[in-house]
Amino acid sequence: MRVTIKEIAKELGLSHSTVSRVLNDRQSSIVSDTTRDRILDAARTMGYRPNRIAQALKGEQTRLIGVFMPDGRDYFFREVLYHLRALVEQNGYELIPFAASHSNINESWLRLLRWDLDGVFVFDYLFHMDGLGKALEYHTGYVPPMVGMFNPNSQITDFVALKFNNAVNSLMQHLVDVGCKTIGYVAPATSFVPLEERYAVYADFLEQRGQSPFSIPLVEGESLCEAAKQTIDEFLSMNGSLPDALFCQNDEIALGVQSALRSHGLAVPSRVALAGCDDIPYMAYLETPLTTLTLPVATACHTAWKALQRRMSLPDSSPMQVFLEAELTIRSSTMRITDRDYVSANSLITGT
Amino acid sequence: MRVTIKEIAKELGLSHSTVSRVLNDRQSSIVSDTTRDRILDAARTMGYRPNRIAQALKGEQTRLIGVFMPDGRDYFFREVLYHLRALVEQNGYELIPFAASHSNINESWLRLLRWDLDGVFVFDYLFHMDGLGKALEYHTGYVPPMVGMFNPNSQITDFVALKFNNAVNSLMQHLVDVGCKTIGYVAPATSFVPLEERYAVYADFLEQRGQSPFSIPLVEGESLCEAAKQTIDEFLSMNGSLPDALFCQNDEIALGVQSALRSHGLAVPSRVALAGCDDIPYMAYLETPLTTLTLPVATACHTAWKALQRRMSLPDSSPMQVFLEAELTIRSSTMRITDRDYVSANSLITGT
DNA sequence: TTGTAAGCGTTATCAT
DNA sequence: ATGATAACGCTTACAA
Repeated sequence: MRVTIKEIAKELGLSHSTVSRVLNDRQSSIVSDTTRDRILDAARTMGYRPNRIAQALKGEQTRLIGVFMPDGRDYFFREVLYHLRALVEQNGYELIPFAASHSNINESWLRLLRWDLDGVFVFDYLFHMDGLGKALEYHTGYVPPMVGMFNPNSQITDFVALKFNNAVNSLMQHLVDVGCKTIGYVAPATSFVPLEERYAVYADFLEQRGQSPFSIPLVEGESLCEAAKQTIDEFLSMNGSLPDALFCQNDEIALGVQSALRSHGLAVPSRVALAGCDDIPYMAYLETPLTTLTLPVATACHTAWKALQRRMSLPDSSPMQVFLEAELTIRSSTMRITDRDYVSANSLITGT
Repeated sequence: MRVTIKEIAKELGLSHSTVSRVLNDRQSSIVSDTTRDRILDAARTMGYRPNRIAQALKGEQTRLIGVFMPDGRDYFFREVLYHLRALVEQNGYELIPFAASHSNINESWLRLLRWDLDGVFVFDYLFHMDGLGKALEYHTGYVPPMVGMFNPNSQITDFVALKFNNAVNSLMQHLVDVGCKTIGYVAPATSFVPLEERYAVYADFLEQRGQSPFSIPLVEGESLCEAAKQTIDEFLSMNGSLPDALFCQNDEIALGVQSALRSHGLAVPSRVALAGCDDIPYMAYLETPLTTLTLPVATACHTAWKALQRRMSLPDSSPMQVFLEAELTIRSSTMRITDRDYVSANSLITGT
């Protein structure tokens, strides 16, 4: 089996507390140099490694951080997971992802709570789903240190939220500038709500110009790309007249839309200008590189980790609420006139 | 703080062992119905939830499964992680990813060992890296149940490996069939080794036809796409004559290559046929959909989990070594002649 | 400078 | 049918 401090102690004829003292260097200063060396030596040769579980049970730290997130496979989720894990690992913690869907959100949260995590990153979008709100209320006894991610409207004290206001307005203005008359919004049906900031800003922009939102809800599909493709297919086969610009809620949707447009002979950007969101790196390498909203994912994760660490060490510190701006990244998929024309025609050009 | 079985016991004037009996339903049969009901009631109203850490310390299970994997952001890694997490969660375990790079592989492994994991998925590609082999040798005292993933040549008893033999040979034959004379291989410099099966099969195929491998090593870059793009750029600027087919070690590389070719006016597939590997779903939606090798990732993960469960419950069971075949998926990027011509000209067409 | 002992929240083996 | 008690591996206050 596994070497414990007791075995080391027995081996050396010492008590296990002395061994413990040396091995985690807490009160190691008061141990004699010779004893320390003997212990360190023995630990090495015997292959000792501390039992994290026992340390966690005893101490007040488990060194375990959770992520409570939707169970989708979107690029965005995976990217966030990547960054959070890296950050957490660098600081001697481990990251455990807990995936939740509409049907199991409550159980998932309870499962998470059982692990006495030191802290939790919460995709607070999940709080808008039935159940979790109640679960949280119910477990008022104790909530772990949490930081909400990506939305401001949350029940969580600390959060790092993404702001789309400027970026979406810039995008809309850009689309108007390049001559688009009608601008549609492609997203899952559940997203046409004010709570979804991208849609809200989009709708506002149009209304201020006396236009109405043109919402194209996604049909069900096995992937976002596929769903988007089928959505456009169906739309066109029903003889709907397609807007001359489509703002898609993310790049995956945009990719599917682009594919559908192509198969119908509708050129991007000349017939339909196309924009996405998330800036999946692949999208810069498309034949028609995609205009998109670039999200400060790495920064958001860094900030969230800072906030969480702060909350863990100073439970009563003041709320830390950070807003990070998305940025417009203009590429060919919305470039209906040449770069030069565009620049000369518009004084305020945004993005890169 | 948190409700414990002791508190429930005190509340009800019972002993904590009775509470434990009922709560985990082990010897619950011998408890009187009334007591059971009282306990269950109290547990509910007091918001009791079992402490996984304490259970782990006491019992022989931690209900924690690790993944030991490279710390890259490749699509493939993320996809595997997604599947493994889902499987593990469904069975009441949690998955902890441990990322390792060349420089920290030993520490990472030690960190992993500290958690007394019930089992570990190991990307055994990591075993070819310096250090881990030694680390394993060193910690002979105890190795957790492990299953190696994706390579057969490993020090691990159980593994699920991907076989590329058939798929790569089919691809090569396909490329020849559509008239390609020279077929290059684009990959990181470290991959031009027999250990890398794709390359080995590729090289073999060529040698059997009296040709030599045409290796194009990737330059350094911030992402595989970007590296691939720059590699081709540099290659062409040095006036190298590009093969009329390029087999890229994965789809991300192929995407970057495709982008570079485009900017140099080299059409795909008519001037250069292009193939990747991994079947990243996005690649089917490109303007020139990518021919690729489709990997049975989901099946591999399922099988690996089965193998791991078996090893966990029956430590002395016989080795379980599974090989899964990659499949050729032909799309436009290698279709230099029409589908019809191709089908009529070749009796043995593989893939979908 | 080192040892003794209590306790973290469980589970499980004894008694009763 | 229920309770007392030991044990998992560790940390730490207190005793020597």
